[in-house]
Amino acid sequence: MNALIRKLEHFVKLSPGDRAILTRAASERVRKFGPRADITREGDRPKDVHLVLTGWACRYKQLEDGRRQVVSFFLPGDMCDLNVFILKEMDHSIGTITSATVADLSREFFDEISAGYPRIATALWWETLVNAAIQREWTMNLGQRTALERMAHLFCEIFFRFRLAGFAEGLSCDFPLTQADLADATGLSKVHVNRTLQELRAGRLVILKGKTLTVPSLERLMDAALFNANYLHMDHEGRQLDANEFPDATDGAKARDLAKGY
Amino acid sequence: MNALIRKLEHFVKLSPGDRAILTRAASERVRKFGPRADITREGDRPKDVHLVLTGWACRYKQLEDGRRQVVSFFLPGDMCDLNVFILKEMDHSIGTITSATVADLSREFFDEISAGYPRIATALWWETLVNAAIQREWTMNLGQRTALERMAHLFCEIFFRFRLAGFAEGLSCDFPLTQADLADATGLSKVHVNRTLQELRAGRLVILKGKTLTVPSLERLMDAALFNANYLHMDHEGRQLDANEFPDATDGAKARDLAKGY
DNA sequence: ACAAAAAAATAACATAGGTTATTGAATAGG
DNA sequence: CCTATTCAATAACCTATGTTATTTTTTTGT
Repeated sequence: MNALIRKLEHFVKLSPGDRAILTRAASERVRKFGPRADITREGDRPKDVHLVLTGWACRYKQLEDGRRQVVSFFLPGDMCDLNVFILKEMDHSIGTITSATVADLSREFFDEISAGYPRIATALWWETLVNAAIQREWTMNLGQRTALERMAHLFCEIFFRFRLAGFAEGLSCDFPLTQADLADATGLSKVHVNRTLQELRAGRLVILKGKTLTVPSLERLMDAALFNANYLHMDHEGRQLDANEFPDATDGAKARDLAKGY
Repeated sequence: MNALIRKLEHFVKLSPGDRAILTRAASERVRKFGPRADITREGDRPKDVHLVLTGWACRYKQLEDGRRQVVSFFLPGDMCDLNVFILKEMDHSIGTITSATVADLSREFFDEISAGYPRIATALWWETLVNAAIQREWTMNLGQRTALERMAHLFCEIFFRFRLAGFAEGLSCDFPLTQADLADATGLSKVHVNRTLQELRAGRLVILKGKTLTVPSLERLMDAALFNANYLHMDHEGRQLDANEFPDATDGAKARDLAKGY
């Protein structure tokens, strides 16, 4: 059930205790939102870290004149910036796409993690670094890729991230974004998103029907997008900590070292 | 002298001991680079955190076919992602613009910080969050702003960041970027950068001569850019920790709490 | 099951920004 | 100090993407 755990385990093997505290945190202070609802708004004082449990959400920014840019998507298991609470004001808004459930994680939860759950702390750092890498890739996407490449790239990214969190059965995944959402995320106009989508469909690169995305050949889509998955840092080889090595968070000097923070 | 210290002190008041360890770290393992030299390349294993002491550098990504996007600039006092060492491979390159000196900071240095220098740890978290915010703003910049707004925005950002690090005397600051660099950073062609620059000059929004940027009226430039500085989180009011409150890093339960990590 | 609303598709036309090529002005290096 | 490069400027032309408007299809709420 817990997409966050599944995702983090791609980087670090978690112990039963690790999983328990994550499960607990994801079940306290859960809120439900309808579709197209704001979770926080630019200018608000950040109070909690938001973890998306179900549904899709996004970060977005708006200019005074209304131009809107989606700067990232939150899929189940994704959370907003660690430590946001140290900032005075949000510089962007977070809103739902579909109806969604969100767990609010307190500062205290993170204190607890960094004091006694080194594997989780490491995994959260990994998540932070991956999110930064994704944001950089979006910069590249908007700055250099053509409309077709850009959309293909977004489809690839979502498909990969979905798989990482354990969704995306086979060639298909849930895909509730409207063409207007795609426009806001790719910096294209709605009309051009529509045109480009038709081009992608004509090339059998994606099948987008109902609210489902099907990718007949991920390889061909990746080629069309000039997609290189390295920025998602999904490497299993990279597992730095192993539950067998430190069976318990409270055990051994090495674990304590790792708990020190970062 | 130390731009990093000056920058961090905009968020947290550092103690003499804090300043000392930062100064020490910035003087060990210093490397010099010529202009247009790579500090790390995509695919390399990250080993250290790089702190730019003098000169300008940038992060960039490249597509197979050579299209290049600068995804961020490093000014003196800027450093690359904390904790990069937990990743297996760099997903981008870092290269100099001008000749530059760079200090390499080890994993051990950060362990030391998070164990005994809570104010620095907090300030580095602030820096991490600001960098994430900057990257989001670049996404917005490329996705929604016109060429003129985009360039004006970049000038504003650099001007603000320069001031924060204690450079930028009055209305001017050092500005070694070529039009080709600006093109790579804004996702525009060199020719259009040139055109747009002339438009900015005609409107007396910037004076760019030699390697110096002069902003006759920051207010007017900000208007032209639809620039809102909130994403830089420069608020003094936001200072969370004060050196007077915790004169020594090793002192008191409160400091220890804060040292826990995040 | 139906009406109302939202989303997607299509069309005609407009433009911001890209491309290629050439020339002129600064720098830098020997 | 002179030459070789790099950088900036200008020009003519081109195209990817934006705009506005309308129609068709799908979804949603009752």
